[in-house]
Amino acid sequence: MRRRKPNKDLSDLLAADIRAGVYSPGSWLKQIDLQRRYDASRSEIRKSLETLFTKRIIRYEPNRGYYVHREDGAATDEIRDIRIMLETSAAEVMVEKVQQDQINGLYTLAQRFVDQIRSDKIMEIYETNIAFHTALLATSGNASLVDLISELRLRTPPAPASQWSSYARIEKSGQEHFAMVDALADKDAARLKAVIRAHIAQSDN
Amino acid sequence: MRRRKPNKDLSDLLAADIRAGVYSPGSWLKQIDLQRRYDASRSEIRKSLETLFTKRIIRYEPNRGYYVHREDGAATDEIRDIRIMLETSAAEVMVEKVQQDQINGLYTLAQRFVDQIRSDKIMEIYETNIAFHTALLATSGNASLVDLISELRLRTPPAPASQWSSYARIEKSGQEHFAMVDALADKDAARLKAVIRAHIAQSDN
DNA sequence: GTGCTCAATATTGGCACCAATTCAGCAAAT
DNA sequence: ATTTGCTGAATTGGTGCCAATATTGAGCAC
Repeated sequence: MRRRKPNKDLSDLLAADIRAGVYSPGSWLKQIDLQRRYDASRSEIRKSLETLFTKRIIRYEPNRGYYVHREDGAATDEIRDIRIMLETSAAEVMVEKVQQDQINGLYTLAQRFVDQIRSDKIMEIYETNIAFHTALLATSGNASLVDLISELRLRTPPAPASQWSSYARIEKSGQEHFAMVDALADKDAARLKAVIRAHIAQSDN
Repeated sequence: MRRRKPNKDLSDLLAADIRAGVYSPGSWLKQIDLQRRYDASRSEIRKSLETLFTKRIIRYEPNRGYYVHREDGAATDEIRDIRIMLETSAAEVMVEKVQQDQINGLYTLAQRFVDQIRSDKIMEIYETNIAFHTALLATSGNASLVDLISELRLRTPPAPASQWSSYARIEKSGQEHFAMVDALADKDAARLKAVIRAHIAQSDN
């Protein structure tokens, strides 16, 4: 039985486990099992399941329970298109509002990402990637946007870092990160948009 | 005590009541009161409250409960900007994918809206407005996008139809609806974007 | 009157149990 | 062999109760 850190929200933990593939797609999330696994109360479990259902990370059928979403290609594409719309639109705001210290921070994160590629700590690479994209979006000054994209990212198929397509693709991602920061520093919205679109369309990140 | 239709989801009903101003901003949503008012079980209430919290329609403090969100001007502006990003981006897809029968349907809805302006059934006008915008977005072919915007609309301050700014503004909205359909029929993405941006920026809809 | 302590009160959150529902397996009938 | 119907098991969802927590108000010292 895994003990859970008191501060960490249970629904986040559950979402991370789903994303990590602990529960196979289509399998039922039985409340009793979860209760034991996370050492949580029944109400906590019910609450977390309802949260994840509202966030569309899992599905629900009355009197049957919650189960892990079977990947739906069409919906995944739609979410990806939405992210492209949002992040390319945000690019215009970003070039206007970005501050020099934010650009410096982004360079740092982009560099950390490429530095980590050689190590095979996939989870760390994944997290640095997220951190980069979050910091990039934050330069738009729209906190709600940052939150929204984070949620959308979780709706995406549960098979992220664990099976990143290829080493070459990760390298390319690293380069694209730098390309984004460069375009941002040059305040070249069109170029930034183009890079972001291509980057998300690959949909590894 | 209000009885609830079995088919209607309780959280939607609650959200509608919050939006309609049944609960004043900042007031606590006491579980016992809700239980009585909606003739629901305690678990149903807890579930719905958690749903609305996840959707950011209400707030929550542990051991204190859920309460109606006090309007936050900054966040409202951010959501509005996000909607502008999404709906103007979608405009490009819309002009590509729209079908003739959808254009006809949009004209019908736009006409219904202006027809209803004279009647003072504000709730119906509000619903027609929503129906129009939903149908407009649907022409993008992205169902997830339609859902997402619906959710974003609910996050917006709880004071919508009940106090629509002015009669003149509603008339203007009606005209803008037609302008949108015209631009869409002409497949003029730039014009469509401009109208949508102006329309949402007024943020009455 | 002001500030402090402490008890009374109200509300949420957790728990154990029970009812309701669904499902799998199996047997009987066609 | 397929269908139908039944029964038992597993699971969710509802209920009542109680503990934990927060709020309120009264009493009291100063």
